[in-house]
Amino acid sequence: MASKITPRSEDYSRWYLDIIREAQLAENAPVRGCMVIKPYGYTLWEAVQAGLDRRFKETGHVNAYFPLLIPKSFLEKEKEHVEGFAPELAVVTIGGGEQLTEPLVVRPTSETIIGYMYSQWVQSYRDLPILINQWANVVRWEMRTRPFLRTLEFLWQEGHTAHATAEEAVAETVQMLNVYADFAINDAAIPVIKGVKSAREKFAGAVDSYTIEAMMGNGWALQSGTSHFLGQNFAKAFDIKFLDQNNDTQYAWTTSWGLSTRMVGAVIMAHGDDQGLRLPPVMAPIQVVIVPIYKKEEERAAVMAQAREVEAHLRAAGVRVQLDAREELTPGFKFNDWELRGVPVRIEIGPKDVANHAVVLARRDSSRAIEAAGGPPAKQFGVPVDGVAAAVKALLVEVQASLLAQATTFRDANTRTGIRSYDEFRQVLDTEGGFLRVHWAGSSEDEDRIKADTKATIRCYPLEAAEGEGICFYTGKKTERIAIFARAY
RNA sequence: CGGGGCGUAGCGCAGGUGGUAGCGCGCAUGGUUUGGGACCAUGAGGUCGAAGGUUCGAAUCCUUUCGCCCCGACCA
Repeated sequence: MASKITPRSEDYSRWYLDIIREAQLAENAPVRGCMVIKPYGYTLWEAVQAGLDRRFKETGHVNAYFPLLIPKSFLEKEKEHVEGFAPELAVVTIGGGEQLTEPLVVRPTSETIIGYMYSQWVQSYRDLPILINQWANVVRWEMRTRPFLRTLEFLWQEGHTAHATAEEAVAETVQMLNVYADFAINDAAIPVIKGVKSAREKFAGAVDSYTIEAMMGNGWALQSGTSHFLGQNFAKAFDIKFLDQNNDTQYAWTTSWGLSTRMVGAVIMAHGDDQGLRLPPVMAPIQVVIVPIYKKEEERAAVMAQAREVEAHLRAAGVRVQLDAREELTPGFKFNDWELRGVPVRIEIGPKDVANHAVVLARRDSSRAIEAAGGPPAKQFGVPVDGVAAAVKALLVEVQASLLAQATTFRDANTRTGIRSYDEFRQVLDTEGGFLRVHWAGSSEDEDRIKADTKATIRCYPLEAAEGEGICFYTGKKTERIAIFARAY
């Protein structure tokens, strides 16, 4: 039977688009570069929201909402910011049929409008810190788009905080980077690398940008979340001032941090295989699907009765379970369909299982091939119905850990070290790809040249770099600085 | 914005020397099936992207226009 999914080895980009279509995550909208997020895809986004929002609240943040439309002049108050975002702004010039006296931009990000509001809210050091997050949509008029990875409009959260001291703001920036990494690793099962952006790659208007970088299934990098230390740049542009304990006027120190629907793309590309999605159980909209199997009518009744019994056990245990009772489809079709949609665990119940009051458990993160190669058994037979909830919950934990382990093994196997020359760098990039972890003492101009030659960019300077001093592959200078180069989305 | 391609049924496509539209999948109904993507039969579904022109007659030829996709430049 011909697959609906282009194999990754044949065309990774088509594979990605096939998965999104066949798993019913999203569709292109009538407007170029915009997408409709369908219920199954949106539920994944809701899992991102739930995982992050809980962590934001645990770290003392509250949610609020700022408006979509921003006076154009606001963007122009911070020089780097406007230079960075001007090319991709959508601007409203007509409202209610009248030409507007001042054009309004559709927010590409909200530092400016929020900075303006904070300037009104902050008078005293006692008003600080302000720790606010908003869940919102933003618009950036990108030339080339891809579902979830880069769309004209996207959903995200953006945190904006203001602090009395630089130290506190830096600590906040790092804390939120750690929150993102914790979410990525423990919820999305993606082993991200925490690091600092190079001057070329940092956020327009930031002093420092921190990032979590993930490796996709083709070895490319995906910037999956960023946390920015903005220094006093926006405080000065928007006049966020306060009186300290000594009655001296001080500018506040601000941060911003964001993570978007791009994370859904990261989950697809970090875990998916040629059969389709593989979703981490923590995020999966459906954790367990039950597929009933029967031939005769009397078998159907018994099988369905046991299927409902199992469904009830699992639901009572807090498992997100769905019984696939569609009568017009064969079990084989359903197996493929749910594998395509990435459901972590499948339960099969047929007449043989009814006879034993048992079920068959199948896990999405394994397969006959993986099992043959020493991996976990793809199917467990004869799991008693009485213990099914405990068995399934244990299996979900195992699958979650297994996906993280597989992604980590893949990332490490595709991280190249020991590169000593630019020639070697180019050769390794072309033949093997992946992350190139190198000593780096080059300038921003050097970085530009490498990008022009190879399309690889500095993804980050990793925070945890224990290599010690070495020789920069490009300049030949001695340095302790480590950079990770890769091609990126 | 530069280069290329494409707009015909829900989706994917064929038709193109002008004569009033077809295939696959999907969909509906009935029957037989169902432990790895079932099969048969019957049926529904189309202002051929839009506008103008040529013609007795245009999906087809001409002109204009709109949109989308891919590659590049650009970018979270």
